[in-house]
Amino acid sequence: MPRPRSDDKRNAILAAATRIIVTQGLGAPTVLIAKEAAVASGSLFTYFETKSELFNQLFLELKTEMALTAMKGFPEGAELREQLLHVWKNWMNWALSFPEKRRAMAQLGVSGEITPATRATVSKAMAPITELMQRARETGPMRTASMAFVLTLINSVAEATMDFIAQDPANAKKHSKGGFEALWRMVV
Amino acid sequence: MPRPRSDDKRNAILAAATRIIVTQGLGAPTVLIAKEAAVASGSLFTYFETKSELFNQLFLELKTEMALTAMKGFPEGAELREQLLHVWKNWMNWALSFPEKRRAMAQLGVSGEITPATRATVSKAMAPITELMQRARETGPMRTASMAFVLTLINSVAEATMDFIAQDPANAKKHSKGGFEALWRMVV
Amino acid sequence: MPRPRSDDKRNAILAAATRIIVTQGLGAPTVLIAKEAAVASGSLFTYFETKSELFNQLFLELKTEMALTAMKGFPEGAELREQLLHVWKNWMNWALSFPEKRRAMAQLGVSGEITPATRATVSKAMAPITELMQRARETGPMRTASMAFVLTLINSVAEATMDFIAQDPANAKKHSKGGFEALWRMVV
Amino acid sequence: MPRPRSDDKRNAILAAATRIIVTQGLGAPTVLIAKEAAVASGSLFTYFETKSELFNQLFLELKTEMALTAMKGFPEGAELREQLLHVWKNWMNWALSFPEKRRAMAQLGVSGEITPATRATVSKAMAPITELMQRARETGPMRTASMAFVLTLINSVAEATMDFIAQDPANAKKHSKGGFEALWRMVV
DNA sequence: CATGAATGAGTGTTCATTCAT
DNA sequence: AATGAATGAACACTCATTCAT
Repeated sequence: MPRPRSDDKRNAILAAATRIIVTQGLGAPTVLIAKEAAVASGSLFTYFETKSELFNQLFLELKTEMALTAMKGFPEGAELREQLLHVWKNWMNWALSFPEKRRAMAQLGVSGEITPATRATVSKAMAPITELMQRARETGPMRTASMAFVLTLINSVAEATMDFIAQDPANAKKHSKGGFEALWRMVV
Repeated sequence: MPRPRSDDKRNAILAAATRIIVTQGLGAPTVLIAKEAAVASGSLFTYFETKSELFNQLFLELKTEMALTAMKGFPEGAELREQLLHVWKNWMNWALSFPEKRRAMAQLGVSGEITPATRATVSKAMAPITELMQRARETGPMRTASMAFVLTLINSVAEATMDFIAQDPANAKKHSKGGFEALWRMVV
Repeated sequence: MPRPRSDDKRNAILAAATRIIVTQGLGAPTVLIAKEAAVASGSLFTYFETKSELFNQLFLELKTEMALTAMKGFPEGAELREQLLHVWKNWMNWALSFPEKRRAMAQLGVSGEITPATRATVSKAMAPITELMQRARETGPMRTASMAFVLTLINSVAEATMDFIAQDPANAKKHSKGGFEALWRMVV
Repeated sequence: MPRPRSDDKRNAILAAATRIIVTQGLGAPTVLIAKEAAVASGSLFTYFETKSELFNQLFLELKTEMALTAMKGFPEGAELREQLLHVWKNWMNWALSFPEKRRAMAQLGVSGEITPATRATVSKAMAPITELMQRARETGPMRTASMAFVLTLINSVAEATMDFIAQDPANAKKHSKGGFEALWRMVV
């Protein structure tokens, strides 16, 4: 994978794709994405081999950003609940700050466009969070359930909360807290 | 007295659409759906005005079926937990019995093809279940959260559990129970 | 050509076609014509083998009616100018009374749907009028031109006048007279 | 610096459309027109947004060309009759030289595809000719008729003559002269 | 490398005609 | 004969991708 010349242009395309996906869905023509990025339609394909490739990269980028954001300022020595809450707050804050990214990510996640390879890479980026969740459930009521199932459940609660925040940002704080308590009761 | 419009044919198209959506996604050509239903390509459009209309009807049909199934044999006088468990079991059982319906429903739900009108009708079909959930949270820890938020959360746990059952049917019982307990802890 | 059972239904279809052609053009679906005629879509084809056949019959019917109307009350013994004027007035009157027929006829005439056979039959129906025109030009300035050419010219003036009357019926009388005088000067 | 949009290609499409319209009518598939123009089917739509737009542009192009041709070498100082005859000859010559253009133009003119906007633009292109006609009738027998009516009449005679020339080119000269004299008698 | 015109397979939908009832 | 559902070929237009400039 040779890096294409301009990272700026690459990022412009990714950002444009995010916006377009939110307003037009994944079926939006690549020309539209290119136009939104102020780039020639053909140029899109020098940065991403195919439309599908663009979507996979975007998904990876978004998930990675989300994971990094979640772990920012992680309180290493603190108690579990504080750690979990810290991550949760970062997470919800990101969803509140970048609702478009959140929505595009959700759409991409269920689209069937995302390859197993991409999902695997995403998993790696999520590793620190996964590990935290693992510690969280270790002694709780779900200690005998399969970890994959627990992660699915946790993820679904997080996504639901983020979706709700995205569509009712006025009560973001309240929903964030409610979601966290629900998660805590469920797992710990 | 021409050939009357046949419910059989309508159902064949809906069933075919379900199968095709699972294997090919919502972008699948209508000809394919028609062929799978053993019907001429044009006939699809005597039963559904547009592809989008077909998808909306299918979504409605699936959701309604799911809701009806969930309430089957509802123990009117029983305790809340038993009632909730009854619905939950029916629900998960349906997901286990008709994994394709479940998957198609999930895809349609996030597709942007479903109109607000359809969603409103679905809400009505879900009313008895909604009411039960309402009673469940009434005295629990989420009693002050907005009902819409609680429903979103409950729904997400249910969907996550169904998804998990669909992809690991061998442990369906275990996952079903795990999901229910998580839900119970979360809400009641 | 076996006569179909009901002449009423046949006429209803022809009348409906006239109306539909005016509002929707010749590309209008046969179902529409059938509906306008209050007849089942399939029935149209028991009265006319094909859509094209329907158009040919309609054209013939309209032209024949127009020709018959034009000759109604023809003053056998009168002078040429009076005879010509009589025909002309009948003609223009018909166009004024049935603008839809006139418009449909015009559309059909240029459509490429009308077969030479139909045109030949029309010619026969127009024979008395043609003959009159022939007498008219006999001693006039166009006596050496080919009759076909003269007929084309006359026809075009008549059609132009009818079109103009159809779109400005308020001045029908004036236009009719103007057209006739123009014709007279041209031919006689 | 990509391939620039080529006027050649645009013209090839217009010319192809002219030919196809004559042989297949306005219902001819766009693929056929594209093939005739030696262009990919999709390319047609980079030059003309819709089939209808193509037809409108073609009509405009043909009418404009016809009007320009008619005024070529106009004898400014000459007498009215000579001026009129000059225009008439140019006109008929054009019809004789490009019978396909003439036929396509006629079909388009009555098709219902041509928008009022296009007709208005055409009117402008015809202005010099219209003005000439205006001067012609000024003192003649039609001086009290509405100009629009006179124009319609003149036009119909011209079109009829062109049609006749197109289908009997051997006697083009004779028909041209005959048509002109008829016009002259009618108007001047 | 940037540009946007060129390409042509692919799609939803229409509609004349047929045919089961 | 009447009805209108069934059929499938046909068609305008789109769009991911390529490539001449």
